[in-house]
Amino acid sequence: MATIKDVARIAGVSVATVSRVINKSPKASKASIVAVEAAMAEVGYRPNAAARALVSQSSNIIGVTVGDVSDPFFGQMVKSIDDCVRPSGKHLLIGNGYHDANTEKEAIELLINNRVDGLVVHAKRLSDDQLIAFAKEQPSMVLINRRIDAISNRCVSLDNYRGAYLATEHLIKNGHTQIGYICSDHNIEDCHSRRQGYIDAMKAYKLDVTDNNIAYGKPDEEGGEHAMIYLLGRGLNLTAVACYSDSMAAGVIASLDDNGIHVPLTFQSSGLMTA
Amino acid sequence: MATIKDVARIAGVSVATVSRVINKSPKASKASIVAVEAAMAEVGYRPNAAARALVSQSSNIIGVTVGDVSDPFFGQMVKSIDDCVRPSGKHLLIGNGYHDANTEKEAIELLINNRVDGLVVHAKRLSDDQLIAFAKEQPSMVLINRRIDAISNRCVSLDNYRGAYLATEHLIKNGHTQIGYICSDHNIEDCHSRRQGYIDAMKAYKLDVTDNNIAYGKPDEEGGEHAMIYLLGRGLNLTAVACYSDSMAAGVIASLDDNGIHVPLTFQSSGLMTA
DNA sequence: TTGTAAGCGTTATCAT
DNA sequence: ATGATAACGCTTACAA
Repeated sequence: MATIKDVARIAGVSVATVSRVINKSPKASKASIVAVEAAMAEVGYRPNAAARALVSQSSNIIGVTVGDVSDPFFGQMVKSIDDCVRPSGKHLLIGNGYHDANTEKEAIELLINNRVDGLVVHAKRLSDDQLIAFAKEQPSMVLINRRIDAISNRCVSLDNYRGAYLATEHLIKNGHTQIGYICSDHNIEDCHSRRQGYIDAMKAYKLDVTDNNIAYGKPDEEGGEHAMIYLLGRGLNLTAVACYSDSMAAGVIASLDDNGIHVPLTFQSSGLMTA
Repeated sequence: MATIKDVARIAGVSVATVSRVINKSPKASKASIVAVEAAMAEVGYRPNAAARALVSQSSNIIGVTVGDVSDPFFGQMVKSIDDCVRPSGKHLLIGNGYHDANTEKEAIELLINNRVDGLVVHAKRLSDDQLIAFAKEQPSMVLINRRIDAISNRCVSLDNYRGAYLATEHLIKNGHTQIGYICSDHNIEDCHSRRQGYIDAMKAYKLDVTDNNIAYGKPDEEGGEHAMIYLLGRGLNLTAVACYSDSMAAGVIASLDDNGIHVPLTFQSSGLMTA
Protein backbone atom coordinates (compact mmCIF):
# COMPACT_ATOMS: atom_id res chain seq x y z
CA MET A 1 0.00 0.00 0.00
CA ALA A 2 1.27 3.42 -0.99
CA THR A 3 2.77 5.57 1.74
CA ILE A 4 3.22 9.25 2.14
CA LYS A 5 6.71 8.88 0.69
CA ASP A 6 5.39 7.48 -2.55
CA VAL A 7 2.99 10.35 -2.83
CA ALA A 8 5.79 12.83 -2.13
CA ARG A 9 8.01 11.33 -4.77
CA ILE A 10 5.32 11.30 -7.42
CA ALA A 11 4.16 14.80 -6.61
CA GLY A 12 7.74 16.00 -6.59
CA VAL A 13 7.54 17.48 -3.10
CA SER A 14 8.66 16.49 0.39
CA VAL A 15 6.68 14.34 2.76
CA ALA A 16 6.20 17.39 4.95
CA THR A 17 4.35 19.11 2.16
CA VAL A 18 2.20 16.08 1.53
CA SER A 19 1.34 15.93 5.21
CA ARG A 20 0.39 19.59 5.04
CA VAL A 21 -2.06 19.16 2.25
CA ILE A 22 -3.52 16.04 3.86
CA ASN A 23 -4.16 17.99 7.00
CA LYS A 24 -5.31 21.08 5.16
CA SER A 25 -2.59 23.23 6.64
CA PRO A 26 -2.93 26.84 5.44
CA LYS A 27 0.72 26.93 4.42
CA ALA A 28 0.61 24.90 1.25
CA SER A 29 0.71 26.50 -2.14
CA LYS A 30 -2.10 25.99 -4.57
CA ALA A 31 0.43 24.34 -6.84
CA SER A 32 1.51 21.70 -4.34
CA ILE A 33 -2.04 21.03 -3.32
CA VAL A 34 -2.90 20.20 -6.89
CA ALA A 35 0.20 18.09 -7.41
CA VAL A 36 -0.25 16.19 -4.18
CA GLU A 37 -3.91 15.52 -4.69
CA ALA A 38 -3.21 14.19 -8.14
CA ALA A 39 -0.50 11.92 -6.78
CA MET A 40 -2.74 10.68 -3.98
CA ALA A 41 -5.49 9.83 -6.42
CA GLU A 42 -3.03 8.12 -8.72
CA VAL A 43 -1.78 5.69 -6.12
CA GLY A 44 -4.99 5.46 -4.12
CA TYR A 45 -3.30 6.75 -1.03
CA ARG A 46 -4.78 5.95 2.37
CA PRO A 47 -3.23 7.55 5.43
CA ASN A 48 -2.13 4.87 7.88
CA ALA A 49 -4.20 5.29 11.01
CA ALA A 50 -1.70 3.43 13.16
CA ALA A 51 1.18 5.71 12.19
CA ARG A 52 -1.03 8.70 12.77
CA ALA A 53 -2.18 7.47 16.13
CA LEU A 54 1.38 6.76 17.12
CA VAL A 55 2.68 10.22 16.48
CA SER A 56 -0.42 12.17 17.38
CA GLN A 57 -1.06 10.13 20.50
CA SER A 58 -4.72 9.95 19.64
CA SER A 59 -6.57 7.18 17.93
CA ASN A 60 -9.78 9.08 17.28
CA ILE A 61 -11.51 6.00 18.55
CA ILE A 62 -13.98 5.61 21.36
CA GLY A 63 -14.13 2.17 22.87
CA VAL A 64 -17.34 0.56 24.00
CA THR A 65 -17.82 -2.73 25.73
CA VAL A 66 -21.23 -4.30 25.94
CA GLY A 67 -22.57 -7.63 27.02
CA ASP A 68 -23.47 -8.74 23.54
CA VAL A 69 -24.11 -6.61 20.48
CA SER A 70 -26.67 -9.05 19.27
CA ASP A 71 -28.87 -8.02 22.15
CA PRO A 72 -31.16 -5.23 20.93
CA PHE A 73 -30.67 -3.37 24.17
CA PHE A 74 -26.95 -3.07 23.59
CA GLY A 75 -27.44 -2.44 19.92
CA GLN A 76 -29.52 0.55 20.81
CA MET A 77 -26.97 1.68 23.36
CA VAL A 78 -24.12 1.43 20.90
CA LYS A 79 -26.08 3.37 18.37
CA SER A 80 -26.80 6.15 20.82
CA ILE A 81 -23.14 6.41 21.67
CA ASP A 82 -22.24 6.40 18.02
CA ASP A 83 -24.67 9.23 17.39
CA CYS A 84 -22.99 11.15 20.20
CA VAL A 85 -19.42 10.81 19.06
CA ARG A 86 -19.88 10.95 15.31
CA PRO A 87 -20.14 14.75 15.23
CA SER A 88 -16.67 15.01 16.76
CA GLY A 89 -15.25 12.74 14.11
CA LYS A 90 -14.63 9.89 16.51
CA HIS A 91 -15.38 6.29 15.70
CA LEU A 92 -16.36 3.29 17.75
CA LEU A 93 -14.45 0.15 18.61
CA ILE A 94 -16.81 -2.36 20.13
CA GLY A 95 -15.90 -5.16 22.45
CA ASN A 96 -18.23 -7.92 23.59
CA GLY A 97 -18.06 -9.06 27.17
CA TYR A 98 -20.34 -12.03 26.53
CA HIS A 99 -21.34 -11.99 30.17
CA ASP A 100 -18.03 -13.48 31.20
CA ALA A 101 -15.56 -11.82 33.55
CA ASN A 102 -12.49 -12.78 31.60
CA THR A 103 -13.93 -11.82 28.25
CA GLU A 104 -14.98 -8.50 29.69
CA LYS A 105 -11.46 -7.97 30.93
CA GLU A 106 -9.93 -8.81 27.58
CA ALA A 107 -12.31 -6.52 25.80
CA ILE A 108 -11.35 -3.60 28.00
CA GLU A 109 -7.66 -4.35 27.67
CA LEU A 110 -7.89 -4.50 23.91
CA LEU A 111 -9.44 -1.07 23.91
CA ILE A 112 -6.87 0.36 26.27
CA ASN A 113 -4.10 -1.07 24.15
CA ASN A 114 -5.60 0.69 21.21
CA ARG A 115 -5.32 3.91 23.17
CA VAL A 116 -8.94 4.82 22.72
CA ASP A 117 -9.74 8.45 23.36
CA GLY A 118 -12.73 7.47 25.42
CA LEU A 119 -13.98 4.28 26.97
CA VAL A 120 -17.56 3.38 27.76
CA VAL A 121 -17.80 0.19 29.74
CA HIS A 122 -20.81 -1.96 30.37
CA ALA A 123 -19.66 -4.87 32.49
CA LYS A 124 -21.73 -6.90 34.86
CA ARG A 125 -19.31 -9.69 35.70
CA LEU A 126 -16.06 -7.92 36.42
CA SER A 127 -15.43 -7.21 40.10
CA ASP A 128 -15.68 -3.74 41.54
CA ASP A 129 -11.97 -3.79 42.25
CA GLN A 130 -11.06 -4.65 38.70
CA LEU A 131 -13.27 -1.93 37.39
CA ILE A 132 -11.86 0.58 39.84
CA ALA A 133 -8.36 -0.35 38.72
CA PHE A 134 -9.29 0.13 35.07
CA ALA A 135 -10.95 3.43 35.81
CA LYS A 136 -7.82 4.64 37.54
CA GLU A 137 -5.69 3.54 34.65
CA GLN A 138 -7.93 5.06 32.00
CA PRO A 139 -9.02 8.56 32.98
CA SER A 140 -11.51 8.66 30.12
CA MET A 141 -13.33 5.55 31.25
CA VAL A 142 -16.96 5.70 32.17
CA LEU A 143 -19.08 2.93 33.61
CA ILE A 144 -22.58 2.51 32.33
CA ASN A 145 -25.58 1.00 34.07
CA ARG A 146 -23.63 0.14 37.20
CA ARG A 147 -22.75 2.11 40.30
CA ILE A 148 -19.53 1.72 42.24
CA ASP A 149 -19.18 4.16 45.08
CA ALA A 150 -15.40 4.49 44.86
CA ILE A 151 -15.74 5.83 41.33
CA SER A 152 -19.25 7.22 41.47
CA ASN A 153 -18.24 10.20 39.35
CA ARG A 154 -17.51 7.76 36.54
CA CYS A 155 -20.80 5.93 36.72
CA VAL A 156 -23.80 6.78 34.68
CA SER A 157 -27.01 4.90 35.12
CA LEU A 158 -30.69 5.51 35.07
CA ASP A 159 -33.19 4.77 37.77
CA ASN A 160 -35.87 3.69 35.35
CA TYR A 161 -38.40 2.85 37.98
CA ARG A 162 -37.99 6.07 39.88
CA GLY A 163 -38.08 8.21 36.75
CA ALA A 164 -41.37 6.76 35.62
CA TYR A 165 -42.78 6.94 39.12
CA LEU A 166 -41.89 10.60 39.45
CA ALA A 167 -43.26 11.49 36.07
CA THR A 168 -46.54 9.79 36.81
CA GLU A 169 -46.70 11.38 40.21
CA HIS A 170 -46.13 14.73 38.60
CA LEU A 171 -49.20 14.19 36.46
CA ILE A 172 -51.24 13.13 39.45
CA LYS A 173 -50.21 16.16 41.43
CA ASN A 174 -51.38 18.26 38.52
CA GLY A 175 -54.85 16.90 39.06
CA HIS A 176 -54.94 14.12 36.51
CA THR A 177 -56.64 10.89 37.46
CA GLN A 178 -57.15 9.23 34.08
CA ILE A 179 -53.59 8.60 33.02
CA GLY A 180 -52.44 6.29 30.27
CA TYR A 181 -49.04 4.84 29.67
CA ILE A 182 -47.23 4.48 26.37
CA CYS A 183 -44.83 1.59 26.70
CA SER A 184 -42.00 0.23 24.59
CA ASP A 185 -42.66 -3.27 23.30
CA HIS A 186 -39.04 -4.35 23.73
CA ASN A 187 -38.74 -7.11 26.21
CA ILE A 188 -35.97 -5.56 28.27
CA GLU A 189 -35.47 -4.53 31.84
CA ASP A 190 -35.83 -0.82 31.12
CA CYS A 191 -39.35 -1.29 29.82
CA HIS A 192 -40.46 -3.41 32.72
CA SER A 193 -39.09 -1.06 35.36
CA ARG A 194 -40.53 2.05 33.84
CA ARG A 195 -43.95 0.53 33.39
CA GLN A 196 -43.84 -0.67 36.97
CA GLY A 197 -42.94 2.84 38.11
CA TYR A 198 -46.06 4.12 36.39
CA ILE A 199 -48.22 1.37 37.84
CA ASP A 200 -46.94 1.81 41.37
CA ALA A 201 -47.39 5.55 41.28
CA MET A 202 -50.99 5.10 40.20
CA LYS A 203 -51.60 2.57 42.94
CA ALA A 204 -49.91 4.75 45.54
CA TYR A 205 -52.55 7.39 44.84
CA LYS A 206 -55.39 4.88 44.73
CA LEU A 207 -55.97 5.45 41.05
CA ASP A 208 -57.21 2.76 38.71
CA VAL A 209 -54.59 1.06 36.59
CA THR A 210 -55.65 -1.55 34.13
CA ASP A 211 -53.84 -3.07 31.18
CA ASN A 212 -56.35 -1.19 29.14
CA ASN A 213 -54.60 2.05 30.02
CA ILE A 214 -51.32 0.84 28.64
CA ALA A 215 -50.43 0.70 24.97
CA TYR A 216 -47.30 -0.68 23.39
CA GLY A 217 -45.20 0.25 20.42
CA LYS A 218 -41.66 0.31 19.10
CA PRO A 219 -39.54 2.71 21.17
CA ASP A 220 -39.45 5.39 18.54
CA GLU A 221 -41.62 8.18 17.21
CA GLU A 222 -43.56 5.93 14.90
CA GLY A 223 -44.15 3.45 17.71
CA GLY A 224 -45.38 6.21 19.99
CA GLU A 225 -47.77 7.38 17.35
CA HIS A 226 -49.18 3.93 16.77
CA ALA A 227 -49.50 3.21 20.46
CA MET A 228 -51.34 6.46 21.02
CA ILE A 229 -53.73 5.61 18.22
CA TYR A 230 -54.54 2.35 19.96
CA LEU A 231 -55.04 4.18 23.20
CA LEU A 232 -57.33 6.76 21.63
CA GLY A 233 -59.27 3.99 19.98
CA ARG A 234 -60.21 2.58 23.35
CA GLY A 235 -62.21 5.68 24.24
CA LEU A 236 -60.91 6.01 27.76
CA ASN A 237 -61.25 9.71 28.46
CA LEU A 238 -57.65 10.00 29.45
CA THR A 239 -56.44 13.46 30.34
CA ALA A 240 -52.77 12.60 30.35
CA VAL A 241 -50.28 9.96 29.30
CA ALA A 242 -46.83 9.11 30.54
CA CYS A 243 -44.40 7.85 27.94
CA TYR A 244 -41.53 5.46 27.83
CA SER A 245 -39.24 7.87 26.05
CA ASP A 246 -38.90 11.26 24.45
CA SER A 247 -39.16 9.82 20.99
CA MET A 248 -42.33 7.92 21.78
CA ALA A 249 -43.67 11.11 23.33
CA ALA A 250 -42.95 12.94 20.11
CA GLY A 251 -45.00 10.32 18.29
CA VAL A 252 -47.80 10.76 20.76
CA ILE A 253 -47.93 14.48 20.09
CA ALA A 254 -47.97 13.85 16.37
CA SER A 255 -50.78 11.42 16.81
CA LEU A 256 -52.81 13.87 18.87
CA ASP A 257 -52.23 16.62 16.35
CA ASP A 258 -53.46 14.35 13.60
CA ASN A 259 -56.62 13.81 15.53
CA GLY A 260 -57.12 17.52 16.06
CA ILE A 261 -56.53 17.23 19.76
CA HIS A 262 -55.11 20.29 21.39
CA VAL A 263 -52.22 19.55 23.72
CA PRO A 264 -52.37 22.19 26.43
CA LEU A 265 -49.22 21.23 28.26
CA THR A 266 -46.21 19.16 27.51
CA PHE A 267 -43.43 18.40 29.85
CA GLN A 268 -40.53 16.33 28.71
CA SER A 269 -37.73 15.10 30.85
CA SER A 270 -35.88 11.87 31.43
CA GLY A 271 -37.88 10.37 28.64
CA LEU A 272 -41.26 11.06 30.16
CA MET A 273 -43.93 13.51 29.29
CA THR A 274 -47.41 14.72 30.05
CA ALA A 275 -49.89 15.81 27.48
CA MET B 1 1.59 5.90 29.89
CA ALA B 2 4.60 3.65 30.38
CA THR B 3 6.42 2.49 27.28
CA ILE B 4 8.60 -0.45 26.56
CA LYS B 5 11.63 1.71 27.35
CA ASP B 6 10.43 2.35 30.87
CA VAL B 7 9.95 -1.32 31.41
CA ALA B 8 13.40 -2.05 30.02
CA ARG B 9 15.03 0.51 32.29
CA ILE B 10 13.27 -0.75 35.40
CA ALA B 11 13.93 -4.38 34.59
CA GLY B 12 17.54 -3.57 33.81
CA VAL B 13 17.44 -5.07 30.33
CA SER B 14 17.19 -3.81 26.78
CA VAL B 15 13.95 -3.08 24.97
CA ALA B 16 14.66 -6.04 22.74
CA THR B 17 14.56 -8.34 25.69
CA VAL B 18 11.35 -6.82 26.91
CA SER B 19 9.83 -7.29 23.50
CA ARG B 20 10.94 -10.89 23.60
CA VAL B 21 9.22 -11.69 26.82
CA ILE B 22 6.10 -9.83 25.73
CA ASN B 23 5.95 -11.95 22.63
CA LYS B 24 6.94 -15.10 24.44
CA SER B 25 10.00 -15.59 22.32
CA PRO B 26 11.82 -18.80 23.30
CA LYS B 27 15.11 -16.94 23.59
CA ALA B 28 14.63 -15.16 26.86
CA SER B 29 16.21 -16.33 30.06
CA LYS B 30 14.07 -17.25 33.01
CA ALA B 31 15.77 -14.44 34.86
CA SER B 32 14.83 -11.73 32.39
CA ILE B 33 11.31 -13.03 32.12
CA VAL B 34 10.86 -12.62 35.82
CA ALA B 35 12.47 -9.19 35.89
CA VAL B 36 10.49 -7.93 32.93
CA GLU B 37 7.18 -9.23 34.19
CA ALA B 38 7.77 -7.58 37.52
CA ALA B 39 8.62 -4.30 35.83
CA MET B 40 5.56 -4.51 33.60
CA ALA B 41 3.31 -5.09 36.55
CA GLU B 42 4.94 -2.27 38.47
CA VAL B 43 4.24 0.36 35.84
CA GLY B 44 1.04 -1.19 34.51
CA TYR B 45 2.51 -1.55 31.08
CA ARG B 46 0.18 -1.78 28.10
CA PRO B 47 1.69 -2.48 24.69
CA ASN B 48 0.73 0.25 22.26
CA ALA B 49 -1.39 -1.37 19.58
CA ALA B 50 -0.69 1.39 17.09
CA ALA B 51 3.05 1.00 17.34
CA ARG B 52 2.70 -2.71 17.06
CA ALA B 53 0.43 -2.50 14.06
CA LEU B 54 2.79 -0.07 12.42
CA VAL B 55 5.80 -2.30 12.60
CA SER B 56 4.07 -5.64 12.21
CA GLN B 57 1.85 -4.40 9.39
CA SER B 58 -1.09 -6.10 10.99
CA SER B 59 -3.74 -4.60 13.19
CA ASN B 60 -5.27 -7.84 14.36
CA ILE B 61 -8.57 -6.21 13.63
CA ILE B 62 -11.38 -7.34 11.39
CA GLY B 63 -13.60 -4.57 10.13
CA VAL B 64 -17.32 -4.96 9.75
CA THR B 65 -19.78 -2.49 8.34
CA VAL B 66 -23.47 -2.95 8.92
CA GLY B 67 -26.54 -0.87 8.32
CA ASP B 68 -27.16 -0.19 11.95
CA VAL B 69 -25.96 -2.17 14.98
CA SER B 70 -29.13 -1.34 16.80
CA ASP B 71 -31.00 -3.53 14.36
CA PRO B 72 -31.20 -7.03 15.83
CA PHE B 73 -30.46 -8.56 12.47
CA PHE B 74 -27.10 -6.84 12.30
CA GLY B 75 -26.46 -7.43 15.95
CA GLN B 76 -26.80 -11.12 15.31
CA MET B 77 -24.60 -10.90 12.27
CA VAL B 78 -21.88 -9.04 14.11
CA LYS B 79 -21.98 -11.58 16.87
CA SER B 80 -21.63 -14.46 14.46
CA ILE B 81 -18.63 -12.82 12.88
CA ASP B 82 -17.17 -12.14 16.26
CA ASP B 83 -17.56 -15.79 17.21
CA CYS B 84 -15.72 -16.69 14.02
CA VAL B 85 -12.71 -14.47 14.44
CA ARG B 86 -12.27 -14.61 18.20
CA PRO B 87 -10.49 -17.97 18.11
CA SER B 88 -7.77 -16.47 15.91
CA GLY B 89 -7.28 -13.64 18.35
CA LYS B 90 -8.73 -11.02 16.04
CA HIS B 91 -11.06 -8.33 17.18
CA LEU B 92 -13.86 -6.40 15.52
CA LEU B 93 -14.08 -2.78 14.48
CA ILE B 94 -17.63 -1.97 13.61
CA GLY B 95 -18.81 0.76 11.30
CA ASN B 96 -22.40 1.83 10.81
CA GLY B 97 -23.58 2.69 7.32
CA TYR B 98 -26.88 4.07 8.57
CA HIS B 99 -28.40 3.30 5.22
CA ASP B 100 -26.63 6.23 3.62
CA ALA B 101 -24.19 5.94 0.73
CA ASN B 102 -21.76 8.48 2.08
CA THR B 103 -21.77 7.11 5.60
CA GLU B 104 -21.20 3.66 4.21
CA LYS B 105 -18.25 4.97 2.26
CA GLU B 106 -16.78 6.69 5.28
CA ALA B 107 -17.18 3.60 7.39
CA ILE B 108 -15.30 1.48 4.87
CA GLU B 109 -12.57 4.07 4.50
CA LEU B 110 -12.09 4.29 8.24
CA LEU B 111 -11.59 0.58 8.35
CA ILE B 112 -9.18 0.55 5.45
CA ASN B 113 -7.21 3.35 7.05
CA ASN B 114 -6.93 1.25 10.13
CA ARG B 115 -5.42 -1.48 7.98
CA VAL B 116 -7.87 -4.10 9.11
CA ASP B 117 -6.77 -7.65 8.44
CA GLY B 118 -10.18 -8.50 7.07
CA LEU B 119 -13.21 -6.54 5.98
CA VAL B 120 -16.79 -7.69 5.98
CA VAL B 121 -19.04 -5.21 4.27
CA HIS B 122 -22.77 -4.99 4.36
CA ALA B 123 -23.76 -2.03 2.21
CA LYS B 124 -27.02 -1.52 0.43
CA ARG B 125 -26.63 2.06 -0.73
CA LEU B 126 -23.14 2.19 -2.18
CA SER B 127 -23.00 1.70 -5.94
CA ASP B 128 -21.68 -1.48 -7.49
CA ASP B 129 -18.77 0.47 -8.92
CA GLN B 130 -17.77 1.88 -5.58
CA LEU B 131 -17.91 -1.51 -4.01
CA ILE B 132 -15.92 -3.05 -6.82
CA ALA B 133 -13.27 -0.38 -6.38
CA PHE B 134 -13.07 -1.04 -2.65
CA ALA B 135 -12.86 -4.77 -3.21
CA LYS B 136 -9.98 -4.27 -5.61
CA GLU B 137 -8.21 -2.05 -3.14
CA GLN B 138 -8.75 -4.36 -0.19
CA PRO B 139 -8.04 -7.96 -1.11
CA SER B 140 -9.50 -9.16 2.16
CA MET B 141 -12.84 -7.53 1.60
CA VAL B 142 -15.97 -9.62 1.41
CA LEU B 143 -19.46 -8.45 0.59
CA ILE B 144 -22.32 -9.83 2.56
CA ASN B 145 -25.96 -10.19 1.54
CA ARG B 146 -25.40 -8.64 -1.85
CA ARG B 147 -24.26 -10.03 -5.15
CA ILE B 148 -22.17 -8.15 -7.67
CA ASP B 149 -21.19 -10.20 -10.67
CA ALA B 150 -17.83 -8.53 -11.24
CA ILE B 151 -16.71 -9.63 -7.79
CA SER B 152 -18.93 -12.65 -7.29
CA ASN B 153 -16.12 -14.54 -5.59
CA ARG B 154 -16.23 -11.90 -2.85
CA CYS B 155 -19.96 -12.08 -2.27
CA VAL B 156 -21.63 -14.24 0.28
CA SER B 157 -25.36 -14.31 0.62
CA LEU B 158 -28.14 -16.69 1.42
CA ASP B 159 -31.17 -17.51 -0.63
CA ASN B 160 -33.46 -17.75 2.35
CA TYR B 161 -36.56 -18.47 0.38
CA ARG B 162 -35.00 -21.19 -1.71
CA GLY B 163 -33.35 -22.87 1.25
CA ALA B 164 -36.61 -23.19 3.12
CA TYR B 165 -38.42 -24.28 0.01
CA LEU B 166 -35.90 -27.02 -0.69
CA ALA B 167 -35.90 -28.25 2.87
CA THR B 168 -39.66 -28.47 2.92
CA GLU B 169 -39.70 -30.14 -0.44
CA HIS B 170 -37.22 -32.66 0.86
CA LEU B 171 -39.64 -33.58 3.62
CA ILE B 172 -42.50 -33.87 1.21
CA LYS B 173 -40.52 -36.10 -1.10
CA ASN B 174 -39.85 -38.31 1.88
CA GLY B 175 -43.55 -38.89 2.16
CA HIS B 176 -44.51 -36.39 4.80
CA THR B 177 -47.75 -34.52 4.39
CA GLN B 178 -48.32 -33.11 7.86
CA ILE B 179 -45.42 -30.72 8.16
CA GLY B 180 -45.06 -27.96 10.73
CA TYR B 181 -42.79 -24.97 10.65
CA ILE B 182 -40.77 -23.54 13.51
CA CYS B 183 -40.27 -19.86 12.80
CA SER B 184 -38.16 -17.12 14.34
CA ASP B 185 -40.22 -14.36 15.89
CA HIS B 186 -37.83 -11.63 14.77
CA ASN B 187 -39.50 -9.28 12.40
CA ILE B 188 -36.82 -9.38 9.74
CA GLU B 189 -36.60 -10.23 6.10
CA ASP B 190 -34.88 -13.57 6.70
CA CYS B 191 -37.79 -14.86 8.74
CA HIS B 192 -40.38 -13.78 6.24
CA SER B 193 -38.60 -15.29 3.26
CA ARG B 194 -37.92 -18.60 4.92
CA ARG B 195 -41.46 -18.97 6.15
CA GLN B 196 -42.69 -18.10 2.69
CA GLY B 197 -40.43 -20.75 1.22
CA TYR B 198 -42.04 -23.31 3.49
CA ILE B 199 -45.53 -22.12 2.66
CA ASP B 200 -44.95 -22.08 -1.06
CA ALA B 201 -43.44 -25.56 -1.07
CA MET B 202 -46.48 -26.88 0.78
CA LYS B 203 -48.81 -25.18 -1.65
CA ALA B 204 -46.85 -26.42 -4.65
CA TYR B 205 -47.58 -29.95 -3.52
CA LYS B 206 -51.19 -29.18 -2.70
CA LEU B 207 -50.65 -29.72 0.99
CA ASP B 208 -52.56 -27.87 3.64
CA VAL B 209 -50.78 -24.94 5.24
CA THR B 210 -52.46 -23.04 7.98
CA ASP B 211 -51.13 -20.63 10.56
CA ASN B 212 -51.86 -23.40 12.99
CA ASN B 213 -48.95 -25.37 11.61
CA ILE B 214 -46.50 -22.59 12.32
CA ALA B 215 -45.07 -21.77 15.73
CA TYR B 216 -42.82 -18.89 16.66
CA GLY B 217 -39.97 -18.46 19.09
CA LYS B 218 -36.71 -16.64 19.61
CA PRO B 219 -34.15 -17.78 17.02
CA ASP B 220 -32.17 -19.87 19.46
CA GLU B 221 -32.32 -23.25 21.10
CA GLU B 222 -34.62 -22.13 23.85
CA GLY B 223 -36.92 -20.49 21.34
CA GLY B 224 -37.02 -23.65 19.27
CA GLU B 225 -37.89 -25.68 22.30
CA HIS B 226 -40.72 -23.36 23.31
CA ALA B 227 -42.10 -23.16 19.81
CA MET B 228 -42.12 -26.93 19.52
CA ILE B 229 -43.98 -27.20 22.78
CA TYR B 230 -46.66 -24.91 21.40
CA LEU B 231 -46.83 -26.95 18.27
CA LEU B 232 -47.13 -30.22 20.18
CA GLY B 233 -49.83 -28.68 22.32
CA ARG B 234 -52.01 -28.18 19.29
CA GLY B 235 -52.32 -31.93 18.69
CA LEU B 236 -51.78 -31.78 14.97
CA ASN B 237 -50.35 -35.21 14.19
CA LEU B 238 -47.39 -33.70 12.45
CA THR B 239 -44.79 -36.14 11.17
CA ALA B 240 -42.15 -33.56 10.40
CA VAL B 241 -41.20 -29.97 11.03
CA ALA B 242 -38.97 -27.61 9.13
CA CYS B 243 -37.02 -25.10 11.22
CA TYR B 244 -35.79 -21.61 10.81
CA SER B 245 -32.27 -22.42 11.96
CA ASP B 246 -29.96 -25.07 13.31
CA SER B 247 -30.19 -23.70 16.80
CA MET B 248 -33.97 -23.73 16.79
CA ALA B 249 -33.82 -27.26 15.41
CA ALA B 250 -31.62 -28.25 18.33
CA GLY B 251 -34.28 -26.89 20.64
CA VAL B 252 -36.92 -28.84 18.81
CA ILE B 253 -35.02 -32.05 19.33
CA ALA B 254 -34.60 -31.29 23.00
CA SER B 255 -38.29 -30.63 23.27
CA LEU B 256 -39.18 -33.91 21.57
CA ASP B 257 -36.80 -35.81 23.79
CA ASP B 258 -38.40 -34.27 26.84
CA ASN B 259 -41.73 -35.55 25.62
CA GLY B 260 -40.40 -39.02 25.06
CA ILE B 261 -40.81 -38.74 21.34
CA HIS B 262 -38.40 -40.73 19.29
CA VAL B 263 -36.81 -38.82 16.45
CA PRO B 264 -36.17 -41.35 13.71
CA LEU B 265 -34.35 -39.12 11.32
CA THR B 266 -32.71 -35.76 11.52
CA PHE B 267 -31.28 -33.87 8.65
CA GLN B 268 -29.66 -30.55 9.23
CA SER B 269 -28.37 -28.20 6.61
CA SER B 270 -28.59 -24.52 5.82
CA GLY B 271 -30.46 -24.03 9.01
CA LEU B 272 -33.22 -26.45 8.17
CA MET B 273 -34.05 -29.85 9.46
CA THR B 274 -36.51 -32.67 9.44
CA ALA B 275 -37.50 -34.72 12.40
C1' DT C 1 20.94 -15.12 25.77
C1' DT C 2 21.43 -10.31 25.05
C1' DG C 3 21.96 -5.54 23.12
C1' DT C 4 22.31 -2.13 19.20
C1' DA C 5 20.05 -0.06 15.74
C1' DA C 6 17.19 0.26 11.62
C1' DG C 7 12.72 0.93 10.20
C1' DC C 8 7.35 0.91 10.17
C1' DG C 9 4.29 5.82 8.30
C1' DT C 10 3.13 9.74 10.19
C1' DT C 11 3.47 14.70 12.31
C1' DA C 12 5.79 18.74 13.75
C1' DT C 13 9.90 21.54 14.67
C1' DC C 14 13.20 24.11 12.82
C1' DA C 15 15.74 26.07 9.29
C1' DT C 16 15.76 28.07 4.96
C1' DA D 1 5.97 27.97 1.26
C1' DT D 2 9.09 24.16 1.66
C1' DG D 3 12.36 20.49 3.06
C1' DA D 4 15.30 17.78 6.52
C1' DT D 5 14.80 15.43 10.33
C1' DA D 6 13.60 13.89 15.03
C1' DA D 7 10.22 11.55 17.34
C1' DC D 8 6.11 8.40 18.40
C1' DG D 9 6.55 2.84 20.57
C1' DC D 10 7.44 -1.19 18.89
C1' DT D 11 9.71 -5.56 16.32
C1' DT D 12 13.47 -7.74 14.37
C1' DA D 13 17.72 -8.59 11.94
C1' DC D 14 22.40 -8.57 13.05
C1' DA D 15 26.32 -8.64 16.18
C1' DA D 16 28.30 -9.89 20.17
